Amino acid sequence: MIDIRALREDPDAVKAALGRRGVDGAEVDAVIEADAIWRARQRTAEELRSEVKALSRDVGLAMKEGDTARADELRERSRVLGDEERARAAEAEEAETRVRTGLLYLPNIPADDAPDGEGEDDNVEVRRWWPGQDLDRPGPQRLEHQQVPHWEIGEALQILDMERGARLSGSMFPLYRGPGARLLRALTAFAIDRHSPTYEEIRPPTVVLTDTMISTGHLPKFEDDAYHIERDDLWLIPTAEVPLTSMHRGEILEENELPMRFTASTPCYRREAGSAGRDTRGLLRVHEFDKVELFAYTTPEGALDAQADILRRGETMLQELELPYRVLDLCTGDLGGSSARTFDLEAYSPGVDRWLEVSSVSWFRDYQARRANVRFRPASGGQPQLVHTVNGSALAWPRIWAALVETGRQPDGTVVLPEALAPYLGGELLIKAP
RNA sequence: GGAGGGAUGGCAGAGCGGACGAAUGCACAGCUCUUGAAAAGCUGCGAGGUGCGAGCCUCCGUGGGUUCGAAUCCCACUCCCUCCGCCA
Repeated sequence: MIDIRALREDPDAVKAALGRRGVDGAEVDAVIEADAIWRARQRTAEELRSEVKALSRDVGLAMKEGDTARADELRERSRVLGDEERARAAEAEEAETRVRTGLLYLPNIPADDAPDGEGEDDNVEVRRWWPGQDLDRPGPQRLEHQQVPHWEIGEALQILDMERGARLSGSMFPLYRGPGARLLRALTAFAIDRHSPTYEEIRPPTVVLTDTMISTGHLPKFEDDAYHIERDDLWLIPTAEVPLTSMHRGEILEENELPMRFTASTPCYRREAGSAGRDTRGLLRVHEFDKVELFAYTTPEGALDAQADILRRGETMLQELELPYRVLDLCTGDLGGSSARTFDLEAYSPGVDRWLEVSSVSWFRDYQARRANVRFRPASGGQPQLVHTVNGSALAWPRIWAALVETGRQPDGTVVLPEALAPYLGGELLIKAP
């Protein structure tokens, strides 16, 4: 969440900044008003509390001196004040809850450099790459034999079985088989090899507590997007960002430990409630998928470098996989709620003839750290301050799988995978029908 | 699932109804001494809220309760340890 102090000191600046992403000023005003009420009520309650404590001390003294009559009198006064104090405290708590809830629902303040815009059409393309770019190739190619969507290739080669996936779990739960399944495993091994040990490899739990989901901003606002296990009140993670951000929840780190970087391969679960009916064929949008994530806790000064490093790593992998891609600087209207600045990586896939989002590299400033209460003690001494969090996918496999299969399709219908994966596939880069 | 033990500051650990936000040690920071370092000595040292400020308030796993007053007593829950049962 954003800093309540910023809201108190310069509400207009906060409103203007949030207005860039379409937040109604009235929503901000409601929080400011509740905050003023809360503070006033809290003062009242605390003054009463202070009197109760003073009286209680005097009761103790009177007892020690054997002055029972005085003790009884003080006791009675304290009791009356105590009742009053409890009532006032309850009022203060009511206002506090309103402030807290309001803050949890407000999105992050966008970075100054984030481009203005209302939606995905306003995102700014900052870079485009394709194999052979240096050799004067004009752009990504789309050859005749590559114009087949991956679900048809997957069926023909028996490496993707959407029908049987649906039999088990419903639509949008893919089932990979044979070389298709092996390809996923190879991609994960390939990615972890590229980033570990610079990024420490983590295998976190993928079923988490409500607090863990709140820390990243996935709750309470986006409850409908997540799978919830009611019996145990646990949530299936939508991304490894969720457990990684909470790994050091409530801790004070040392500045010399930063940046603290992690990579994790996990399944990710998304209900995709807001996009029912879109991209229902193939792997473009699925409820369960595997993804390798890169994550960092940093100092405020180190955050942009950390973000640049994750973006560079994502790009390098796409180049190694020989997939054309572009980098988008997300506009304020398309930014995720917790993010201050996000760069998306989109790989081009010739079968469906689309740019597919395969990574989203975000800088959250201290928005998530405040929710998760992760701080660091500056090396120069002084009060602990909030860390910054940065993360990005490296990468999301279903869409990479789709792009690799569509890109690698040969005129004879077989698929040839990029050389970089050879060590992870036992040298077997050709996929053909069994 | 059953029985027992535990949870206190960065760490270890005392306190078990009355001035306790909490002894002590370690760690850490500053100073003294020293050519420098070590050792020794002195001083400081949890987090947060609120107030212009002196200050006041909150936090001893979490949530309730008892009491004039709770780290301390009671109840529930969570987590950790030991043992039994079950299980990949």
